[in-house]
Amino acid sequence: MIRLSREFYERNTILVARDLLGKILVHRDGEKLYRGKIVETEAYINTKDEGAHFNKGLTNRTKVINEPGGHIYIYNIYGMYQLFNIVTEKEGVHGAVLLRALEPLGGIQYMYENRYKKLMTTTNSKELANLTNGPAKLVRAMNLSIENHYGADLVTDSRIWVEEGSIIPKEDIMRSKRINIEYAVNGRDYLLRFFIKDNRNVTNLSSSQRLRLNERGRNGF
DNA sequence: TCCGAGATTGGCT
DNA sequence: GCCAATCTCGGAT
Repeated sequence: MIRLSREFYERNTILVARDLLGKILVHRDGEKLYRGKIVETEAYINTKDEGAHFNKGLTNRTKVINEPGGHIYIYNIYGMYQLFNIVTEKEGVHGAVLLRALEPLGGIQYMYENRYKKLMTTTNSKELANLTNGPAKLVRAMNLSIENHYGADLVTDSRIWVEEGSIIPKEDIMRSKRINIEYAVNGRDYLLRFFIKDNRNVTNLSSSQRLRLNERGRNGF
């Protein structure tokens, strides 16, 4: 296994978001080892991107964005969920990549228990298909949290890192607008969501969300 | 099976 | 008051 280096994360945020596709997020949680292939990401880029939390400068909550690429930015949303981001760019340059979906590779039994609070049965295909196909779902499945992982460094931390994975052919890398940021007038049409074509673990979008992706110009489909 | 509406929930965009 | 989300349930297909 090859852990991704500082140099990987310290690049342009959009390139990091694209290149994270196919890489493996690993969380060693005591005896439990979780592994998931990254299949969907979104880039959040700079002061002109109103979709980015840090577009008006940093707060106590977002201060880790100032750190060198490779640190973990994880935050609350809707009161009840947490979303996992990786800081990008060199120290002092603000950028982050949101992980939106994973393909479960290891520790699947534990992922199931974390998601559904019961022992895994292999008979419920719907539950198995929904383990990590959403940004808050993957945080729950891999037992990640603000409390334990905010500010951790994927380059040096003994519990969590990202490994080299499969190379995704260029023609299988899809690009679209980001999801659910209609409020961001300046930024909502940026094509900063990346995902692996035909991967079953990519987020299920509602028809209204799909419609939104098709508004105001091309969308990568 | 699929789709849409409604409820959920609390920190700080 | 708003939100980078999810689950459930009822009605349509």
